[in-house]
This record gives sequence, structure tokens and C-alpha cells, in this order.
Amino acid sequence: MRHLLDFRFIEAVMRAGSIRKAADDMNITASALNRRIQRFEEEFGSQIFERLPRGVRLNPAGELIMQHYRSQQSDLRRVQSQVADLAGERRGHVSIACSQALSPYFLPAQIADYRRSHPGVTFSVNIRDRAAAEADLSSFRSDLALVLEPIHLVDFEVLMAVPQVVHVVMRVDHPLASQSEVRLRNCLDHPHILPTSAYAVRHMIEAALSGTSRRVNPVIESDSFDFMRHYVENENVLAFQIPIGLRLPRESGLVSRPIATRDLPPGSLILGQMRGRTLPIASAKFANAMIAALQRFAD
Amino acid sequence: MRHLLDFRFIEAVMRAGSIRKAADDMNITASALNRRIQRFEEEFGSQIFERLPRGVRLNPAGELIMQHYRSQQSDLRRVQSQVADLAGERRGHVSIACSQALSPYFLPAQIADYRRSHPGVTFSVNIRDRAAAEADLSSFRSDLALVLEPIHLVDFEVLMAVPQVVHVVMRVDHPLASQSEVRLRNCLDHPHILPTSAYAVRHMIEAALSGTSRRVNPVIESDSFDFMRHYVENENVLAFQIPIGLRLPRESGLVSRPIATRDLPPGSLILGQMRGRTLPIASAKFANAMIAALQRFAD
DNA sequence: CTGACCGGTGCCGAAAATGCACCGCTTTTG
DNA sequence: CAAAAGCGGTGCATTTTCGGCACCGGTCAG
Repeated sequence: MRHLLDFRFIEAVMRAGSIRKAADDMNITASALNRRIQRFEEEFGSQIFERLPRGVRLNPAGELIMQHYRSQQSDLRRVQSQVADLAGERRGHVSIACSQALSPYFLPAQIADYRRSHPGVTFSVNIRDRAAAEADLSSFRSDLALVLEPIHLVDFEVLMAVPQVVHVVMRVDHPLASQSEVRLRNCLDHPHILPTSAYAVRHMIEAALSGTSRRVNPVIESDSFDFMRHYVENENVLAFQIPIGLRLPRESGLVSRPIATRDLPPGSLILGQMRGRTLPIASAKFANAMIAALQRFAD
Repeated sequence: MRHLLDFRFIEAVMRAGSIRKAADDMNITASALNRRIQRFEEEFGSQIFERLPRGVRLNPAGELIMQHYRSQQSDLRRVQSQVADLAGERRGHVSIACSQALSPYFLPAQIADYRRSHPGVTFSVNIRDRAAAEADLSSFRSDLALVLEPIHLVDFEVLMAVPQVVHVVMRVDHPLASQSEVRLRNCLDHPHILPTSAYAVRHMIEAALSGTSRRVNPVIESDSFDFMRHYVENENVLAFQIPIGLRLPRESGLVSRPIATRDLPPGSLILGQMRGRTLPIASAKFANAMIAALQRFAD
């Protein structure tokens, strides 16, 4: 690195014991080297070489300078190696803002899978509603966002989108469980619970009802899909969730059924970044891995 | 020092958020600065800035570079101070981050005393809350920190610790003024004012109450102990402060009483530096002087 | 004394850095 | 939708810096 050039010359002079010999070693003229030394001493504020009749020798200040140089050198090597690791994606950090639906199954599996091949990469996962996720992107708090039906799409650059049909979650003994697809209005006829209006599922359902006379009438509102999932086990109500956030084993006593898409158009689960931004290597690579996984999920 | 020039420019760009603004700040043209950045990135082997539509922003490699720069800067200052000491001139600079309680009496007295015997030594005093003080240490903005109850990050090295019993400050006509030691719960029964939660005194009181049903209920919250001290003169409320920050002459009309230590354990006033760092001569010597003074204070 | 070797300096040309004008692009503004 | 304003980046002429050459004064070995 060029900014350490003076130190390299100083080191050469120290080793050679004279400016002329060092100049010879470094393939420059003695006068040029001499001036470098003098200029350095002047701006450092003190001599670093003792002038002897037969050459020069480091004085105590010079010893300190050399010590400083070595520490500087080693720290720079450390930085460069860290950066190299960063670029080689053996190391790095990925920050991602995502909807709650991704938190139980999809994202843990994705990250674990990625980390099996890139154990040096670390992650920040922030659960955000769709407004906050985009805010995180534009304030650089997150590199990536994986959100259902984001709001603005202005600062938001879509990397991948997969449709998600909203499902209704209920106990197996619920009357609607016998149907393979349920109508939205039938859901509203039964007690149901809904996320708060900050969440896309609520927004989608209300948008679908906007042209009709029906309105939602939730017995419980919550900002936690996890809570709502588990509440269904305790009271025979209907909850809503998208398939990527669902995994209902037989022993859970719960089932999910898709809502007819003519009642409720599928929402888009969108992976995005801040528009125009060049992502860190690790984040870009992880985004590619997720795109592939979402592709498989959509099929 | 000229060899750190590139870093100074990089720092300017980081702060300004754009090359053009930084060029303006540094009194060169944008093209020259632009080329400097590009040349640096080329010889460093990796980009340092993300290019955004509205400017540039440090990327992770750039963060590492800046960290490297700060450490180099501080180490160079150390070397120069050691050299100055070598040359027999007692010069140097001490930068210290401290809690507000130190600002009225202890630190001015300490510094004035030190400067009587070392008039060539200059000082920077930065009042910081306990989180910011440690941040200053690790970013090399301060050599020393003198803080009540620091958060104890890993890279904080304790040089000296003295216990400080929290005192309650009130007017002489306050009902509690007749007691030589007051119970914390009695304080809460009277109108009281408190520092914001960034400060250790607030944190200690809330921690002491955490196992109880009592809560603080301050009529005023402030980040200025000086303001709070003087507010007590205007309304008959209780304020809190540690003894090192207190000196209440009779004519002030105020008195202070210790809070029972079984209610509120004493906090530790801690002098510390960044772990593993070799301080400049001036700072190390001043630290020793302060250690002696704190020792006397504790007795 | 002499020649070899040393650090240091004046001068001049080469090289590097800078300033200026301008490009292509995006965002903001009217 | 067009104009204006900012942004990073680039070609070119100019200025500044740096290196090479010749040379000086001093020390020292033989």
C-alpha cells in the first residue's frame, strides 16, 4: 500500500545502516531517499535517525516509529484478510427483514441450509410488518426483505415474487374442514380471528370485502401469527395464514384449506432489496439461494 | 501526517455522504477526490464505498478501513507523545470521557492540579453517558473514561474503582432533611426528579426497585444533573446525585443525605481504558494521578 | 595526503496530482 | 412531461511534487 511507502524506505535504511546503501537496495538515488527521510522527520516533528560519520542509525524515536509501522502493517493485513473473506463470501453478514410467516419454517431452513455451505456467514433476522420492512431497507438496517404484499414498491426492487393463496386454519372437527376449498363468506359466518391491520393478510381480506356488504368481525385480533395458530387449538375458531408459514402435522389436530381465489386473490410474497443498491456479496448470494428455493416452493 | 491523507479524505466522504460535498469541505475539486478514492480502492483491492444514486456510503470493507484508520491515528498519537516525552518536553494531550457528576468539581480540580506540574499537557473533556463513554474508548475518541457503573463491555479495562453511595438532594426544609440516612421508599413518597434512563443513577434506582411493587414517578426527567441540582432550589422536590458530584454550601439552602445502602447498593465509579491499549505517556501519567486522587477520595 | 564513503543541496526534467469542462445518469422540481 | 439539479466518473491542460544528476563539505582508513 502506497501510504506505507515512507515506512518501507525507513526500514530499508535501518537495515542497510546507510542511506546510500538503502537507496541502492530500493533502486532509487540516494538524494531522493535522503529527501524522503528528511521530509518524514520534519512532518513527524523529530529526527528518527542518528547521523554518524559512517552512516545513520535509528534513534529511540525511530525505534518507536518502526514499532508503530509493524503494528500498522499487521493490522492492515488483518483488515485485508477480513475483506478478502468478505468478498469470497466465506465470511460476511446478511441482514433480512421478513414477515412473520417466514419465521417458523422457511427462513430457518433456508439459513441453516446456506450456513451448511458457508459457515462463516452470519445473519440478522428481523420480523417486520410490511411497512417496517421497507423502512428497514431504505435506512440500510436490512439488506433484504421478504414480505407478503409490500406497500409502496417505490424504493423497493423486486428480486422474486411468488403467489400465496391465503389459507384458513381450523380444527379437524370444524364444519368447513370437510371442504377442499372454502369460500370467504363462509369463513365470516364462523367465529374467526385476524391479524391487526398492519399485516397483509388482514389488508387482503378487507380489500376483498370492500365491494361487498360483508365485514370481518374477529373475536380476537393479534399481531402474532404464532399466537393465533396456537389459539385455534384452544377454541374452535378460524385463523388465516399463508402456506409458507404453515406446517400442520396430523397430531396437531389442525388442518388448513385454501380460500377460493375468486373470493380472495393470491397475495405476492416478495423478496426485495433497496432499489439501485449493490448488495454485499454475502447478501447477494443468499438472495440467489432464496430465489431458487422460492422457485421450487412455487412449483 | 501526510501518509494518512487518503484516510482523512475517506473520512470526509463518509461524513458528507457524497464525494462532491466532501470535496467542498476539503477544499479540492470533486474530480480529484473522486480519483483519490478510486486509486485507494484499486490499490486496497476492494471497493470501500457503495455507489448510490444520491451519493456514496461506506460498505463493510470501508467500515473496517475506518476502524483501522482510527486505531492507526491513535497509535501514532501515542508514539508522538512518547517521543515528546523522550525529548524531555513534558507535552502531550489527554482525552477523557466522563460522567456528568465529575464535571463540576472533581475533574476540574484534577486537571488544574496536574497542569500545575505539567503545563505543556492539554486536555479534551467530553461528558458522556455510560454507553457513549465506552463507545468513545473503543473508537479511540477518548483515552480514558471515568464513569459511574459502566455497562462493562469486553474491551473495557478497569484501572480503578471507588464505591459511590447515591445521595438524595433536597432543600433544608424538606421533611426528609432531618434524617441522617433516608430509605429509598420514603424518597418515592415525595415528589422527585430523575435523570433519563441513559444514566447510571436512574438505572441503579430502577434496578433496586425491580423486586418490589414500587416504581419511580418523576415529576421531571432530565439529562442534566446541573439542571436538576438547580431545580431543587426552585421547587421542593428530591433529586439524586453521587457525592463526588456534590458540594452544597450552607448558603445554597440545600442538603444531601445518603440513601440506605440496604435499599440501594453503592455504585462503582470506574476509571477505565480500552483493553490492551498502550496509552500515550501523558494519559497514562494523568490516569495514575487520578487513581491516587480517587484513592484518597474513597478514604 | 588521498581516495572512498558518508549525508546534504541546487537544478532540471519526469511523473503525479489537481482543476476544469463535460458526460451519462437519476431524482427532484415546476 | 420537460427542465433543473445532483450525483459519480472521465479526458485534457496545468500545476505541484518527486526523483535523478552533479556536486559540496566532512570523516576516516591506509
